[in-house]
Amino acid sequence: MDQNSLPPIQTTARDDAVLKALVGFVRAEALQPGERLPTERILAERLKVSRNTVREALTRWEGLGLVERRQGSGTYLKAAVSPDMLHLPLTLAGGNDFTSLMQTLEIRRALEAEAAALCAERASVADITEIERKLDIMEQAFRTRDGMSSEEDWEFHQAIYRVSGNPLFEQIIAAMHELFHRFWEHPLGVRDFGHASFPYHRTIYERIAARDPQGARDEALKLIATVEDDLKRGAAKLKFLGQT
Amino acid sequence: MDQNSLPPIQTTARDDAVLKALVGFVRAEALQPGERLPTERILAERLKVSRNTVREALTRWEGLGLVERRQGSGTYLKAAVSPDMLHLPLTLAGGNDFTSLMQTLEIRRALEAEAAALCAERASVADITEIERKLDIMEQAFRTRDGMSSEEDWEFHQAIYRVSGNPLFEQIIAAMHELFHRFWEHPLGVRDFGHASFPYHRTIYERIAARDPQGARDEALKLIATVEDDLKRGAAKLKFLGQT
DNA sequence: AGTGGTCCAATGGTCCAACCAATTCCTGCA
DNA sequence: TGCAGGAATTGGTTGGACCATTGGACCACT
Repeated sequence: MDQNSLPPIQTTARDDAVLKALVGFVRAEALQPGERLPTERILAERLKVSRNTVREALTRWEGLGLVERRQGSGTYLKAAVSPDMLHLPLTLAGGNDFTSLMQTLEIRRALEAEAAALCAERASVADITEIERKLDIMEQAFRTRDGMSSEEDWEFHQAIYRVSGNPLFEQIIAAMHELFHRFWEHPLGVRDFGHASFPYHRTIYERIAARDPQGARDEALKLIATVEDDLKRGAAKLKFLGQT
Repeated sequence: MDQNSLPPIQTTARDDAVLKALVGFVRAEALQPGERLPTERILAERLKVSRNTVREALTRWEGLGLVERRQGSGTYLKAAVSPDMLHLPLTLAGGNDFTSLMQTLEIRRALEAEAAALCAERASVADITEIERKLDIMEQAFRTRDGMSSEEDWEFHQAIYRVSGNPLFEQIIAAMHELFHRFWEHPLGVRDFGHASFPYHRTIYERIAARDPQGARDEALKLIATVEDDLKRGAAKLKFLGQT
């Protein structure tokens, strides 16, 4: 007898049900990020559940960054929601800053190379001109502000992820990017961080424009390698100064 | 005047305080993953807070995958905790159609290849014997149950991710894996799904044992390619039957 | 008109005391 | 000895209460 054909009935799934109802509500009302959703008391009354149950559900959403709660004001939507969302709680444990950053770079190396290759395969002519435009903006910013072009740099990469045709690349790498910057903001660190990666942006673009997936992949790998080198230099410097 | 020099003050942080206390408790008691931590009622009494507050804190941990709650049994630790943990809740807007599955495979292809290469670089002798053990278990299960070895197959791959030394590989690929299976479990689909990937498990192992990163990467790519082929065959079949 | 002060209703945060539901364990019967 | 059945335990839910913060309305004074 196949036990799997008898899934356990769902007697208790209150807070999950609340979340599903909330997804429905957000979609029905076409709520945009930033808008306020009903108060906990109203939700509890409408859904015929206790306010505590509503709060547990909202706590889960808050933990996922989907929602923000402000006491005295209300609960606000922070991101778009859809019925079939995949929640991926990444926990980077155990380590000092350096190993954590290297781990994010290992992920980014794999994805960046793949995205560049896919981009070279699939880019239309319009896509290529768009990427070139971002590249020009970045290069100009780099020259005028002497290396401080992180914003324009990031936009160039994002354009590549978008052209790759797979939104997962942008979402995952964006998470890595944020995690990386959360550490790198503080003043300590090598001064000309990122300088070495500069020339590879153009070579990546050239390989994409030439519809050369393998070449684009190789150039992307070189770019990440320069970032890893910078990171190692920064770590060595910190170690030398006796810091953690 | 610099407005940024006046960050908002922090007045209340009850549940955050509870979580910090819990981190301290877990470390003080040296709790290992799988062990049970105190009941909500005891925690509430010891920490001099309401049980609701304890529940909100535990709900957050549960959302992060750090803890698992079993009604009637207790709350169990699921992963190691440390004071300096970085949580990055990533929510992917994934659909359940063919293109979404292909997109998860593109991510998995990139990460699987990188993980296999890193594994080949860093595996110790003990690591290699452990991977070989998982491989033997999987191959035996495959033969005796005629292809139904998804559980053992997955454990083989997980062993590789672990040896790669970067926990992010396992976390991200596990999410892709879950998303994939959430769709593939139901009966429709090609019957011998996964058969074609079977021989490449051993070739991957052989390249890892030979400390050949590039070879391991190539074999991993071949394995994913067979899965992509299976998926395309399944999609064509569904299309032929007039389904979505 | 603008500035600051006071008040008040709305809202999230916390607390309490129950009861429900699933699990675990142990007792007593066969 | 084995096992059926009933506590005891534990997370899940409820309803009600109060606190802390917010933001707007209103007002007095400049």
